[in-house]
Amino acid sequence: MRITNQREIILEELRKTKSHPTADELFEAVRQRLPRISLATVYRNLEQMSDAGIINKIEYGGRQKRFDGDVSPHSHVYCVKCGKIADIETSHDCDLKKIILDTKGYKIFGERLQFMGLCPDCQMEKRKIIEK
Amino acid sequence: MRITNQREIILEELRKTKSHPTADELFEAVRQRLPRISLATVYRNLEQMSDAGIINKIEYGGRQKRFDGDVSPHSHVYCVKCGKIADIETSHDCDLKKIILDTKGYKIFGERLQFMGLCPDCQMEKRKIIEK
DNA sequence: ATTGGTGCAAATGCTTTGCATAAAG
DNA sequence: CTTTATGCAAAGCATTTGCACCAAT
Repeated sequence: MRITNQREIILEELRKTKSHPTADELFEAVRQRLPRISLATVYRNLEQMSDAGIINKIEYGGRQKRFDGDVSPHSHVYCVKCGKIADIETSHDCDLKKIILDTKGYKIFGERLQFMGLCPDCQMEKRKIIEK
Repeated sequence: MRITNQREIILEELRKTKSHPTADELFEAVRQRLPRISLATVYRNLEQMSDAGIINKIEYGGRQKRFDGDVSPHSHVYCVKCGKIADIETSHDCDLKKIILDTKGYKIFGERLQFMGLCPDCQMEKRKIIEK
């Protein structure tokens, strides 16, 4: 992954904000500094950087994905009406009840625990590929 | 919300499976019983029923949304490769560490806690509407 | 020099919508 | 009867991709 001007500025702008912007919001911010950048470049870079674990892709309710420059372990509160997202500090061994008390003024309807991983079938497939 | 044949069969088919199907997967299943149903009807009904809290909309990594006929409080493991989703029993006061040990054979990379609610701005807006 | 990245425009693909018709209450 | 739902086709919209050109290593 080469260090291009576009990539650096996209990352800078993403790290600068706590608003969990969408690709096009970030595009607008980056465009102030790189007027000739294209939206496709923003998408491509966000995809690559999230695959590389440099940034986080957040997929909640809305149609658009959101991005987060903060990759430290933390969780989010999502507004079901406007789609806004705020941070919540969490860790493996914290108590869910306590978290619910501290939700940045959000009125909470429900919570969901999401685990990301590989299902048994896909683990097997991976093994096959490695063994070849 | 009227009780139509389409709506009933969509709900039946969704409740019949634990596979967390996408709209088009459900469309295929429903089509076996109602050959003239349209995909738009499936989308419209899934949207309405999830708004009404009768079913759950699941929005993880893939491009397609998935649906769950089980609205009891539980969480999911999501396969980052094939998009398959499995259930995990969770409740407000359970220990995250314990859950991680029981993830249906999935190899877990990370977990995320998602809270759904209304942000302070949207709570205020709602109040305004009510007061009018 | 080579490989990966960019900009542009066009294509994709899931989802939503407009509209005339049909069914529910 | 009135209103809501349906089917179909068309539109929407976020995201992705093909391609020629450019820049990083």
